[in-house]
Amino acid sequence: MDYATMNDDLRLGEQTSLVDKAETDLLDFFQDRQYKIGDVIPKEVELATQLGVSRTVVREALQRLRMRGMVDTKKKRGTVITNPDLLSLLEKTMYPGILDDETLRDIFELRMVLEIGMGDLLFERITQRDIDELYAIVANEPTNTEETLFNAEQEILFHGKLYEITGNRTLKRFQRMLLPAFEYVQQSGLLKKQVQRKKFVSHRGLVDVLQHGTPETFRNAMRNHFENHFQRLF
Amino acid sequence: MDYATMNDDLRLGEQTSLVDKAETDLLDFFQDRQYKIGDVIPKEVELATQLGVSRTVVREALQRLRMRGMVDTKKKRGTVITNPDLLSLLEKTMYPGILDDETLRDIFELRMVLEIGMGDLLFERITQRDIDELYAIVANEPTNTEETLFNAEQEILFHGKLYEITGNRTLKRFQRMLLPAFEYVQQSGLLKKQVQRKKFVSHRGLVDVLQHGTPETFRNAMRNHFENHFQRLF
DNA sequence: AAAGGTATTATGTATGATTTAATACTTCAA
DNA sequence: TTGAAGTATTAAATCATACATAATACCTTT
Repeated sequence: MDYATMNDDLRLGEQTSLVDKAETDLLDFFQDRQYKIGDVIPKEVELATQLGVSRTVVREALQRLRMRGMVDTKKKRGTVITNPDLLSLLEKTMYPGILDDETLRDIFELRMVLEIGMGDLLFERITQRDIDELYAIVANEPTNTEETLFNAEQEILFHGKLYEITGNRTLKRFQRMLLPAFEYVQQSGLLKKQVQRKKFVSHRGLVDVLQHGTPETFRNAMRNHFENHFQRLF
Repeated sequence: MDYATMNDDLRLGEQTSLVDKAETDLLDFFQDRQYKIGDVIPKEVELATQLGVSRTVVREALQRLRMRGMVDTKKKRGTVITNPDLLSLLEKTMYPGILDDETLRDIFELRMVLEIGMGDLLFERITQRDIDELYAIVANEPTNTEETLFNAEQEILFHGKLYEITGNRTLKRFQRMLLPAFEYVQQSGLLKKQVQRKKFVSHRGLVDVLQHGTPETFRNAMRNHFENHFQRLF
């Protein structure tokens, strides 16, 4: 590693390309000027001269910010700071087929961690109407819990509603993102075979807990609801 | 100047820049040819002619894939397919300064949800050595829990270790990502003032639970550990 | 003053030239 | 034969310039 030949202005951080540097420079630039959402940033040519690079580099750096939802650009209006959408791009990358097994397994666990841990949010924000809706959803479920062949549609409906009740939109979007991977894991031979179907808390049971229980009892119920998954995991 | 192809992608009035189109075209192209990780893709000029756009557009599209970790390019070797890294780009987007208040609040909640819900993973994978390490960490903490001025370093050390114990690398990386935003929220006037410092489970108390308790008792202990945060939230 | 046309402007796209770094190739000497 | 040094080649990285496009502002005409 010959540090002598490296340019002075990119010593810290081992950044290789000018675009990488321009990207962070732009973000620093925004932070320096305290840009708020909606503010317009200088034109591409100005930024190019400011950063001492060509417009091509600036554009490719902006392209990255653009795709992360950090800026939005219109034809003549220029480029404006926007509220970055954290998860939209994650969704794009979330082709379960190209994720490695470890990550898929991680996601499988992650979902259960989330749903067990969201008890307090649920009880703080749930309304009677929510509970009624949940009862309506589970009303259509087959009552015999034995051998309830995983019904994807029903799963999304019920658990999605839970995420919605938390009032946490980031959380909700996580679900939309994680669920496909979750289903993928279930079908692929990534986990142990189904050990033994023990009795576990049904969707309806969970709603009952939401109606009459506490965050603590909910967490335990949800943990139990996932019992089969946990068994296949450990 | 092929105007025919430009009108080809007029689907449902989306804002379709050529780069957007090129991006998905590239992904389709890779999928068609069944590219596996490590395969090299054609040169930029070839792709340009293939997709019927200029090299500029191809580069800006590749730039997006590159930053999502879906491809990696070296100088002479060309561009190769790589294993996408889900979270690296999220980390970059995580500039607390430009996230809106709702998202920041969401993240604040999200962290607590995660740590409350991770009880089962912890108990499944924790070793005595982990517990010893945790005791070593909390040994340095001031014993009087009263008015423990939030010590960022200590927080990261302790809670980071917990994430590590879960053995879930995706989860661990989430922490690295969420923590800055979490601290940011604590300092900004986004939450209610500190209501009243009630007694709550200390770090040491959590370790005791990990040593002698169960996933269930841990969840409750962690919930209690966050009591002050929850009070400021609701 | 309102309608409509024109000029201006900043991004979007295209093209070619130049630089850079990695790889392949060649040469020559031990 | 080996291997070390130097050269050529390749493809990406960067730069510079020109033109296209669409949105805005400006101006003219009635």
